[in-house]
Amino acid sequence: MSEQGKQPEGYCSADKYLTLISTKWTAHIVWLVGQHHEMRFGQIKKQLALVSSKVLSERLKLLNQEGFVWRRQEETVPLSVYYGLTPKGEELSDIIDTIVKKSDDWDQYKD
Amino acid sequence: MSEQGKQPEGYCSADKYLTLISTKWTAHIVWLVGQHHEMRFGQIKKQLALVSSKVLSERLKLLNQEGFVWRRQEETVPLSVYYGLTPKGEELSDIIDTIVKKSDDWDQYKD
DNA sequence: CAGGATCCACGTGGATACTG
DNA sequence: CAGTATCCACGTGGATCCTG
Repeated sequence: MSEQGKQPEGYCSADKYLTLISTKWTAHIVWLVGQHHEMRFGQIKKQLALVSSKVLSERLKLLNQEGFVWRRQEETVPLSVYYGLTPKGEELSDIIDTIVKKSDDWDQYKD
Repeated sequence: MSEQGKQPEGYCSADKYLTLISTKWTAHIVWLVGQHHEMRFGQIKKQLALVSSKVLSERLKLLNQEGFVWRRQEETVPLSVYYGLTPKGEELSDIIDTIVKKSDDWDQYKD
């Protein structure tokens, strides 16, 4: 931050989060999960049809590591896994929701 | 949107914008330009050292097409090109700035 | 059902050179 | 200076198969 940015990039913790939401699908996931109280893996996958299991699980793991998403596993047979947002995740989801809510306005803009 | 989301993805205009900020570097660029009144190409590139000219010009073109960024070219020798945010761009930049401002708090979270 | 493992195709983006 | 064009390496992600 400072002045003109001495360090080229990765200069502040903000960069970490900007990069996080710039990672394909993370914004979608955080927003989607935020619209529900909790969601199962398959449920998320169904809504984001274009995401493969591999990528979805990678993203959920990343978001979990970064503290935006919690994970609860129930030892049923077959297995049930639930995901939801931590307080931190809800804050991010709310921010993303601002974009979602603005989108209709933005589409009206002539420029 | 609706209920459980009939359309898998691309279901609403919001998706376009979520995808936009999920595109590598766009969030950084919009935020950075928003911190200044206007910036020259080389100036932006200097701050985002890891971005190549190719990608930077692609992203600026994209953001311009989507109406978030304006472009002004002055016919000096050598050429001078300035970029800045449209009202729409400023709104987006402000949203992204919320993330930047939250980042320090988020780093404190223990989870 | 939830997701790890593998293999590989494809597209994104980097390096370089060049132009108005 | 502000890009564009080309060529190509590399990594991301898709498809498939498999397991707790």
